[in-house]
Amino acid sequence: MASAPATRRPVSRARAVATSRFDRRLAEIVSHATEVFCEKGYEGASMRDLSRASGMSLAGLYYYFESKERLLFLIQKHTFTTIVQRLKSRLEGVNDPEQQIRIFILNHLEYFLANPASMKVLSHEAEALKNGFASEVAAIKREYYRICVGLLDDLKRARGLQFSTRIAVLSLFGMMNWIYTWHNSRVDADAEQLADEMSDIFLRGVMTGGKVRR
Amino acid sequence: MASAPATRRPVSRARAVATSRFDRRLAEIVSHATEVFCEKGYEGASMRDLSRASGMSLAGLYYYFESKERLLFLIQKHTFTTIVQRLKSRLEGVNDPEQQIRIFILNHLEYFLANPASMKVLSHEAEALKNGFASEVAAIKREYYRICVGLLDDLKRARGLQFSTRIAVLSLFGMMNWIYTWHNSRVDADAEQLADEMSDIFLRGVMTGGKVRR
Amino acid sequence: MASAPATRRPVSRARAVATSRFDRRLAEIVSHATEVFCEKGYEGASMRDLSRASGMSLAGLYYYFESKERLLFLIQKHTFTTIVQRLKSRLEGVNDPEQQIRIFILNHLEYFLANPASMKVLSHEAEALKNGFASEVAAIKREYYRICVGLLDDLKRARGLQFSTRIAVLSLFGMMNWIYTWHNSRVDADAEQLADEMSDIFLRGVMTGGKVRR
Amino acid sequence: MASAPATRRPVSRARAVATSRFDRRLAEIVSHATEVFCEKGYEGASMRDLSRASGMSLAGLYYYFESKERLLFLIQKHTFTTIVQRLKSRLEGVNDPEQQIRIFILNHLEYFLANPASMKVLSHEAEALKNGFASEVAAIKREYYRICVGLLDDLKRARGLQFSTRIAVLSLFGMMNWIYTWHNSRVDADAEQLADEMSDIFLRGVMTGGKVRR
DNA sequence: TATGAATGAGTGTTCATTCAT
DNA sequence: TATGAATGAACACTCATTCAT
Repeated sequence: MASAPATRRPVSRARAVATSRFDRRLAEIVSHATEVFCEKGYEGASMRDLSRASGMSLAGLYYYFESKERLLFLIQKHTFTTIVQRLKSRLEGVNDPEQQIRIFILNHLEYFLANPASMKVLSHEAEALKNGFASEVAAIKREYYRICVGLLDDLKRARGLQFSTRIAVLSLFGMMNWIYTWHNSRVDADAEQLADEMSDIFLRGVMTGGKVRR
Repeated sequence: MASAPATRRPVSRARAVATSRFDRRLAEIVSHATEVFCEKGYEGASMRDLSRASGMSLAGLYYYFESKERLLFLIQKHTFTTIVQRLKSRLEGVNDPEQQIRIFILNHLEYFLANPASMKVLSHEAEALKNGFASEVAAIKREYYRICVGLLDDLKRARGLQFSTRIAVLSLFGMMNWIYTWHNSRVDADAEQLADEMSDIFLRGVMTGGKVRR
Repeated sequence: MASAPATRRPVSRARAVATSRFDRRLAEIVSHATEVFCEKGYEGASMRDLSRASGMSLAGLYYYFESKERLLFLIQKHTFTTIVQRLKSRLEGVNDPEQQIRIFILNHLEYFLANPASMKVLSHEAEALKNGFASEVAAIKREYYRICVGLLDDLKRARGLQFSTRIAVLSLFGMMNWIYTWHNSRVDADAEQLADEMSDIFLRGVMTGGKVRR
Repeated sequence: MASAPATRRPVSRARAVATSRFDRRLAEIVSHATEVFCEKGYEGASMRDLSRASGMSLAGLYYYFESKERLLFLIQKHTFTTIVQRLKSRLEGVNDPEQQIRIFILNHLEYFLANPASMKVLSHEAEALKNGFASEVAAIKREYYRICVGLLDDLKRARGLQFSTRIAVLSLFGMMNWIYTWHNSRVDADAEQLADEMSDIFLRGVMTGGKVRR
């Protein structure tokens, strides 16, 4: 897979977790940009909007990233990477497939509701990236998708179920990702409850009937 | 609700069903525009793209609609209206709530797979319209949503079920509308089978467990 | 040879010499641009300078040509083509090599002094064009160069002379093209006299001594 | 004549010929800049290009010179001064005008071929400097020109020739300076031979015929 | 001695739209 | 019914330069 163009600065030579001033400033900008992209869309947001939102001059922004597209890339990559990381650590030590899928859904929705702007930008601007940027994000996405497929296949095997994994997984992603179009924090339930309800619908839907004939 | 700005040629001098030359030409343009908006997104598509795609001069397009935004509006309104119309006629004479919901899903997916570009533009560009245009489309959307809510409430009542209608409906819409991000006609099943599988997942998910305690 | 991108409009279907309104307007712009490029250099001239000089809005210019580079290309191509055309017609019917070279020099200098801005842009911005544009101009330049080489080789043969044609030709071009750096119409002689003096220096220089040993 | 703005560090605390660390570092930068200006042109080269080429930070460059324009000035002044110095020392003790002119040409071409980038920047960017910078370089150029005029006038007097000194001198400069547009070290002769050939053409051209009538 | 961080002004180009014809 | 010609505003991005450190 083609890797994205390197950032203009070498990797921070500091120990472990330490973040440089540069990295912190970049993170601030990325955060503002996420809000702007969320509100106006990637195409609809102008660099001037980002400049205004972050309180930095138009030209100043380019010290931190070399193109608007790379900024979107940074948002998407960071978001996806974080979700996958958290999922992996949460999945550790859990063996029951049903429980694992519940964790998958909870992890997704918790992150979603805690970072709605990031998740909208991830979901809604999936096609905006091109070439190297696109493929790098696509690789993480594929990994995430594969994990979900794995969990469902485990469930099928363990319970002797019969259904199309592909359609089940993509339906689940649809249920979850569509949230950005309707979730209203003043009206709707929190992540935990939402995850419960969606897990119930999905798991019952998938586990009821459709047994393999022996 | 604020109504959208009137078209420049509201006087339809033709009787009843007959479509004028104007209407037919406009329909062609709308059709080309749908493809372009689907491929490049509403913001990403330029009037020059539309001119090229439809083979009409840039200025010529403005004889048929007075702004790019109105063009998007026409696409969305027509798409939504058609889906609702077909749904209503299909629902006539059917009384079983489960059957009705299966019809709802089939109707949605059939239209989706038969008009993928229209449906992507409807799903993906939901926020692009503003003010009058937005509210007119929102009204149809709300009607469509209400129908689905009604069907689910009927189901709940008929079967003594207990779940959040709002979340169930929005999950269902998520499953269905997300299709535009993944459906591949060379790989995936046709509308009927897809509708069956999604209906199974959704209805089993919603109908299993969760009975009202009496 | 790669041909330059086509202009945005089809070739005028009018008879022979007739120029369309579009072509005339484009010619005006090209003329203004030549002056601006001459004064500020290609890189140093901005599209805004061209807009000001031609009295047309910045965006309006782009209706006539699709890039600043293409504008330079148009100038260079037209200038070179015209010189070569005139040269060919003047050379017809002349057989004496010395006379032919005198005509070559006169033709060059007459055009030069009559169109000093064009010629400076041709001479000074020879490296500014890239890829297809560059190669198309280079082709005409090569033809022009070849003609001169041919005349000098004829002279050598006819008079039994011995010298490096390449260096002679390029020295001659140097003498002639350098004019843009110094010619002052209020001080310096006109094209005819200048051509005489340069022809004398060059031809005597090349024809004196250096006979082939027989 | 207005003198160019003083450098930021006019105090040379070193004795006589010794070059300070500052001067050596500056010379390196000037050398890299010459290559960059040669390749991209003065307007076309950015400070970032210079930073990259010299391996010094953008801001660091400004410690050595206060503007891009002054850098070009330094290049041109140094180049011109060196040529004139060498010429003067070579001309010492030579009395024959023809021989002197041959030395003039040889000196010019030797420096040209040994420092092609410098000479291209000198020849091609003659108009890029403004005001004080421009006039200081112009002064050296005028001196150089006057020397050549002097030599030719001597020749005319000594041999009783009749021709326009101005045109002869400027033609000679043209022949010589144009070299940067065509010289290819893998194909073309070295400086000595080139100087011989150009000297032959020029001197024969100027010395043949055109005697003063007595 | 040198740089990281920042900026205002400017770059070439494209935008949706208009209007006389 | 349709277009050629034109525009003001905006676009993403780069420029030479500065200044605290």
